[in-house]
Amino acid sequence: MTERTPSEASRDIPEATVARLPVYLRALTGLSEAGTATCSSEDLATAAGVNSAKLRKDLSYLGSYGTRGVGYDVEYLLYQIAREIGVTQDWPVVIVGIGNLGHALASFSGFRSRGFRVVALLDADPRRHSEVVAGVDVRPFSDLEAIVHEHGVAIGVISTPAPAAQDVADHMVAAGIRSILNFAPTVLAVPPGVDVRKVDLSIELQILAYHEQRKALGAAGVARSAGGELEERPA
Amino acid sequence: MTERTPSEASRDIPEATVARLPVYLRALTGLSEAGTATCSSEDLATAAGVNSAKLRKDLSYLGSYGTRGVGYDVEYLLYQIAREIGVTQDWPVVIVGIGNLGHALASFSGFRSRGFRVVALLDADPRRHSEVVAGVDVRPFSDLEAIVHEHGVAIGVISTPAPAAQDVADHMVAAGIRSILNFAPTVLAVPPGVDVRKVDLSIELQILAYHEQRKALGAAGVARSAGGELEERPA
DNA sequence: CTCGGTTTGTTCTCGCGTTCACAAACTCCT
DNA sequence: AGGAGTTTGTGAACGCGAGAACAAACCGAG
Repeated sequence: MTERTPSEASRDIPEATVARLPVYLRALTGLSEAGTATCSSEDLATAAGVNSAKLRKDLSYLGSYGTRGVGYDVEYLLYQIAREIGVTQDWPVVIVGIGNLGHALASFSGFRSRGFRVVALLDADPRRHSEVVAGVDVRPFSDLEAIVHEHGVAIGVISTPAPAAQDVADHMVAAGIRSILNFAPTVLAVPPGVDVRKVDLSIELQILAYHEQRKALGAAGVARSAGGELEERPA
Repeated sequence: MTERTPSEASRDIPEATVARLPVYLRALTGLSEAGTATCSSEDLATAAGVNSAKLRKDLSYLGSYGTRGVGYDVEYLLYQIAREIGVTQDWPVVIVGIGNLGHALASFSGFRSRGFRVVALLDADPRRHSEVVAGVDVRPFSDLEAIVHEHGVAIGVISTPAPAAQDVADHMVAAGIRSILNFAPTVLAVPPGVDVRKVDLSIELQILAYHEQRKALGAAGVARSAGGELEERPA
């Protein structure tokens, strides 16, 4: 890694590292609120639930923000990671689909505290347009483009039912949104240059169910294979 | 892979493949509802949003359920994947923390349609105990162990605020739950043998923000670096 | 100033996952 | 029956990420 200014050195950070930076950010926030001034990579790693070597390697992609023999200054590292991710600036966000999940997302305090500002809630159903959720009133979906241009929205959240998601995504892209967080259980087709991240609640549960099933089969199967594997013949 | 019965061949499926099986399952459900009888790996791959080679390799871990020159029988493959994941059986689930997100999760239809049955909603706040959400009434958190034993609950969902999550997880583990889906923004410490999957809404947004920031910097930075990189001196 | 203790940053190796490419196997048409 | 066309299943190459191990650098005591 050649010597560069921080903003230029941040060119190619591995995707796996990017996914962990928010975790480090949250762990550092916890340490900061606990009054910790400095911490070692071991401390931060356990707080973030990762290996310390991995943590150090991740941080090395951002630059050399630690001091050997001492550790990391919590506030300094906090700011550097926040700046790297981009949460030091303000991100206007629109949420489309104000059902149960949309309500929860709109009221979620974790967004606002991280630099994300919900500027509009949109829904196609006119019966919802009278509602006010978390201080923001629900507006018709057709207002999307005007709102995006007015507030410079770059990130859109889709929490509609699955059948409507692709249409919503198309309108978002047409309005200029290039980053979409999709909660609808559908694969979205978007043009290149547009990022889509998908959060699927039932998929997570299914992965757990798979492992749970294996645990149950394993408990029953160990007894079987203890005899079955050592002696190849079925008696 | 030596020849075995399907239930024994399913011993070591890569984790990355397990995470995609639910996606294939959903894509197949869509094809089935559309009346498709058979599909090629290419069809299914595009429906699932992955590479067709990856899809075939993933399916090969389960067994040879396709026919060369023809493709896959949709219903047959649907059942095989469902059985492999374990969604053919019934999974009783408890949800702890009935705030905004807990409400959304309790009403989420995607759970019930995939074999997950919400048997109880728990909350520590007595003011919520009068509520009834999605046909299930909210009960005190202290009922956890009794409910787990009564219904044979193996999977728990945590949607409490962050400070309460570790305590809830401890009680879940003590009650015998071995799989936890955690929506609270905290790293949970659990004994070995217990699986935890974490869903963090603000982390997903932060990852989008990082890429969004890079897009913006790239648009501005290309102009800068076109001059700045060729001439090393700062003027 | 020097030396021991501590912690970071980095190099190296290993394993996993992805992708390409192709042989095997099936269908359909002649 | 045989051959052309199609599609699966898998072997092999490749790239990325995880983890161990170590040199470089910093602090503090004497």
